[in-house]
Amino acid sequence: MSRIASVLLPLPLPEAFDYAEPEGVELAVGDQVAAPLGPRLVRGVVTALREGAGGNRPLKVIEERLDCPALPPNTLEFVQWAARYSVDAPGAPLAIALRGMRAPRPRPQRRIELTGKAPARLTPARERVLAAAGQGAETAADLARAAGVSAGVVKGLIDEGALAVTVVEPELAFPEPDLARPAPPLNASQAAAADALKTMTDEAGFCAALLDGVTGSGKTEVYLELVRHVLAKDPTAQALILLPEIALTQAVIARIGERFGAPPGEWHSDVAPPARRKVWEAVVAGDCRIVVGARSALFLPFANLKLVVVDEEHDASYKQEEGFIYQGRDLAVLRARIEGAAVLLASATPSLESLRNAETGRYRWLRLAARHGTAQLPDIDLIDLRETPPQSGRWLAQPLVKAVGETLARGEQTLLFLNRRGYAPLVLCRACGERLCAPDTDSWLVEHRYSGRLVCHLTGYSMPKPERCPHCGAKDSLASIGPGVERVEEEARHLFPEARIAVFSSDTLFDAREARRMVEAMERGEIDILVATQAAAKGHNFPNLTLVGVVDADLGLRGGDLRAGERTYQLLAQATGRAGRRDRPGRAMLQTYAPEHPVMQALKAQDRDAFIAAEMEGRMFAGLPPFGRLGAVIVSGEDPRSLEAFVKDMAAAAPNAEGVDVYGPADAPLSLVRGRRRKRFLVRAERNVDLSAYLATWRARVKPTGSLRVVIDVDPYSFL
DNA sequence: AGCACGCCGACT
DNA sequence: GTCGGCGTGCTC
Repeated sequence: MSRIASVLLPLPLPEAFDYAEPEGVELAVGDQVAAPLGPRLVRGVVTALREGAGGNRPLKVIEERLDCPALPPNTLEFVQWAARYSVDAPGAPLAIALRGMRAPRPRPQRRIELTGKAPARLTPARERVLAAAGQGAETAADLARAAGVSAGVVKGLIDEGALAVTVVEPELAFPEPDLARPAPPLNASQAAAADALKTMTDEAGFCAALLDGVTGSGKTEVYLELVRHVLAKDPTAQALILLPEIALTQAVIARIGERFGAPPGEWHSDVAPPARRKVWEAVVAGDCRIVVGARSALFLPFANLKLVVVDEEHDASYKQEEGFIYQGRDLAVLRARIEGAAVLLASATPSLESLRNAETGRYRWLRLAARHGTAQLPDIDLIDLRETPPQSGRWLAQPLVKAVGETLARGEQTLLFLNRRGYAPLVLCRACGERLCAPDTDSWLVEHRYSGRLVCHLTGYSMPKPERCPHCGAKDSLASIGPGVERVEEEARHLFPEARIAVFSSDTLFDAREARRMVEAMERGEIDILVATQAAAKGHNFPNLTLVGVVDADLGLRGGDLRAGERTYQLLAQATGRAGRRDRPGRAMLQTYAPEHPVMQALKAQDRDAFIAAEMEGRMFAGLPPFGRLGAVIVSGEDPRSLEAFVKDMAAAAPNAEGVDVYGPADAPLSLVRGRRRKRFLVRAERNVDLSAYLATWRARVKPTGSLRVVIDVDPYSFL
């Protein structure tokens, strides 16, 4: 009697494949195996085992069980649920879960130490090597480089016995966090929240809470205290702290490590493959009890996950938009449910989804009071650009220019905020009216003067700025339309030639180190005016910053995105929150063409609740999230005719279901990208409808042929 | 995702 | 006349 193993492969296949269990091997669910697939061998995970007599077709036999840890059952279950939720192949999330396994284990390193024995002849080169080796063990190559000699000199000293090679096995476990380490005392509001959370996690398995507190109220200390509590209660418990990718700086990770006297496991795009493997293996073995990571850390194979923290839970970067499309915040709740763990969502400006869950009692709602004496909220003025427009070709209106001048005169700092990279978002030919776009794409090319190039922010295409219009050939006819940060910087330099001005944007800063240097320069007061995109909107504390000018407060409100108001509110609340911390009063000025808009009025009145109430009412009226569900179906193809025909078939194949409306097909807002035309359907469903099941049924009814592709985005955030 | 099979342009 | 471009379709 032989057994059949279902093996899930990390490939976009619709289901697990069946294989025969090899002779003399007893497989178990979760085992990693090498399975033959066509002409090659692929890593896969056993999802089920059953007795079977071969069946109708002869099954291929699993090649071998791989010598690496099995995927824990909860992780496997999570992978399968995540695929179901996102209406994608289960192999897609499995590929993410196995990403830590691709690199080899960190290799044993040969380290070099002084033996104390003097070499027979001491040349200058040898002296330098011995001096450098005095710092302690290092690799041979490092030592030679540090001493400025060739590897041969080091080798000679080893041969003579002056240096010795030792092989150091890489440490695979993470040091145990010190849970008794003294922590900064919590204030009354923090302590009350922490106590409520501790009680909640003590009582229930799965439970969810929203920690809602303004910037500076000390959310981090509260959740770190909860981490401590959960880990102390169960000696094998693990905690996962999720952060938006841009917040995952060494400073934040170091702070968490500091709190527990040991560095946490780190999981984000900058972690090199061998280090990833180390984290992966430690997590699955239970040897790493605290992981700090970006959204993909949700797919790590935790042995005993007991707490998930989603910090800055409103942040749009939790939504993965490419490949396996998912909302990290929602999957964090799903993962916690499967693990019987607690999940804590934290934010100063929570998403409407989480606020709704808090209001209805699905999530425990904890609000933190502002700390005394720290954050003093700035006065917020709206500058009506209809009344005081900037001069033509300028972007700073007179009231803002005046305020910047006054701030400079007082020796204080200004942040000019514009969430737009580059110099100008559009280049237009005055002769023929052509708007310059990337080839086969209908999104505008953005002019960057730093690099002297025109760049497509959607596809990454770039070209030098041409002298002639590529369409009509006219010379010197190209006009730069609209402002980006580089152009605002140019204007600021023109207006305040004596001021020290810098630009903070992802194009002008090459890496995290450079960004950090600029933040430090700002902290030390070496910059008078910082022109910044949202890269600078969060996290930093500039004590001498007293004026925040928002160049285009309406930017996020254009474009008909359902979350535009919410996102604008969150971004502007964060940006204006930069001003006037510590003891100095701050001031924020928002340039707007729509001062009467509820977002602007709520910001001016600093009335979050009023804004939320207005936004909630609008969403409820329209049946949009969080009161209804949305799904997007994007169909793309190279040939417009076959795309048209397929989309028509799809429309006809849409299942009829109670409480579901299907809109479309319509041209996607960017209907041409890299030569592919795109059409989209939008599905709106009542909250009680299983939207994923609906979309899965629909997808199964049609099969795209040729170059046609169907992408399903449950709970879309981008409406491009 | 890879890898093979298959049908149309520039080469020894 | 072939070599090879990548477009299309499978893989238990």
